[in-house]
Amino acid sequence: MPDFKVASWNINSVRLRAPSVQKYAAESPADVLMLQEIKCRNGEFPEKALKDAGFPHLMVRGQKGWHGVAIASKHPIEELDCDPFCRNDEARHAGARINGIEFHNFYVPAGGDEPDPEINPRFAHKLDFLERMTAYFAKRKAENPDTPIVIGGDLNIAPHENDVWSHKQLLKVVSHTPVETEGMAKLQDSFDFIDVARAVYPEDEKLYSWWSYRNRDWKKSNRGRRLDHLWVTPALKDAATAHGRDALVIHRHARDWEKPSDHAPVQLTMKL
DNA sequence: ATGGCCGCCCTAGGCGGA
Repeated sequence: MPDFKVASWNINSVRLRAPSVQKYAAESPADVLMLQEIKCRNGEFPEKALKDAGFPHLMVRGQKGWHGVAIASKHPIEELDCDPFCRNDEARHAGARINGIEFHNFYVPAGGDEPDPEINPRFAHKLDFLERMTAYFAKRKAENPDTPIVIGGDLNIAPHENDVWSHKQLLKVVSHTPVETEGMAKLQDSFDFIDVARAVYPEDEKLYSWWSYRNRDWKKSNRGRRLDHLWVTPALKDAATAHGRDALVIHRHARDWEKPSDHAPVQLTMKL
């Protein structure tokens, strides 16, 4: 029963933080690493750094300056050709089949400041993106509910009360508004996804994966949100929860590295 | 609740992040 590890990290510029990716890969090696906000074109991706870090197989979906996702793998990748989910043609999804499991890496739009789709097109785009994800996975479930799938990435929504530092104060803040958390619940229902973090940690335990750059001391103020997620379909539920609390680790110490990303990596260990 | 800081880009102030 070998372990299979998948990590997700919003790296906030992979060129700037290629050394951090290497450091992370060395100390917490994963079979599959899903990166978001690589912020570069395909040809600018630091392939050598990733290959040297133990990931010979790369799937890069980049664009100039913004967004962009990548999947780095120790095992061969079969790239999936599926719906880009994004009506604005932005690079926000990469899907691949690795070792018989599908991996879907998402960078869901942040949504801007104003949580009203009528006046804020960014927020409308976020909700639209979420609906497209939901429709896609509902269709996939109808085709075969036993498909082993891992989806995750920076979903830019903190769904539960204890996924934010203050539920009350964030109810009108984009990332934790009811229309977003309800939309996320529908996405979860679309394939009966298991939110592994909440499956292995009690619901009253605070869990964050992102802390703003704007706090002088992120650890002291600890005003975080859980925006980064790893979910599995029911076919992988037992494998994904077999290690209990150790199955899902938020590597928050990486938030303290020199020139850090504002997101910590999250890592799932499955007992296949 | 606000503002704080980042990284990007036709390199410098504006944009987007969340």
